[in-house]
Amino acid sequence: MRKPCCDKEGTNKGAWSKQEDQKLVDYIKAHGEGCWRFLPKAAGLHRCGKSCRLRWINYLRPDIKRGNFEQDEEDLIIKLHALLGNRWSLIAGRLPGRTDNEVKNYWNTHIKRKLIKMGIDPNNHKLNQFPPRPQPQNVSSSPTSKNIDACKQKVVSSGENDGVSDATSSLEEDEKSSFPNLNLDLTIAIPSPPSKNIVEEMTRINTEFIVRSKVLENEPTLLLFR
DNA sequence: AAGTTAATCAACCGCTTTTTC
DNA sequence: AGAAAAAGCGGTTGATTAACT
Repeated sequence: MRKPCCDKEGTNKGAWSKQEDQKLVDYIKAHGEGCWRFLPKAAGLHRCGKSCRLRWINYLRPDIKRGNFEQDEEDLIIKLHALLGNRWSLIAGRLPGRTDNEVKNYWNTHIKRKLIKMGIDPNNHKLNQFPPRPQPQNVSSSPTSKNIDACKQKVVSSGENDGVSDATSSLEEDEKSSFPNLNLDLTIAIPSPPSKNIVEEMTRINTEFIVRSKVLENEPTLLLFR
């Protein structure tokens, strides 16, 4: 029913050249974002609008923060993922200068593997039934590793690693005592003024958490927040 | 030095949601 | 109210680079 947006003959694909980048930047500087459908033609680019939007958002935007993720960013991603799941744009929205694509890639290539290594299921942040044996040497030198290890110990010792777990239960009452060094504000720096939609979405999610917390009151609590 | 494997990340694809008419 | 268009999102792919044998 609907035509694909990128089926035009002669549309470039693959990596962007410097010239293409420059054209896109120049055009957006002059005319602002939006109307991605018509932007390529107006900017003299042989790309589909979607591709232009992605290139701008993920790479060319001036406020993009490039380079390695800092430890507090990683902590925050783990926490937010536990709360929000794979909602990368929402998670990225709480990390100033980071894009959803970048956060998603970092999760899949670094954090996910790290959690698995620690015997934590990255999907639900629960301790697996048969976690890998701990390494004899001290492999957990980073603050995150320490926090998660401490977390694991707590879960194991309290015998709460079975059954259904959820991000929403017992979050507020436990997180402060469990992670004294963690940024609990769910922000690193003051984010750029949130749009109305983001505020509404976060409000909606918070409400959802509260409701779900009530339902799950008696169930074992999310590993990371115990 | 050459070949192979693993890791990384930019970009694409298809689907969903939102907006417009 | 509903259809079409546009925008947004998340999963996946593939090219490139690094590490290893």
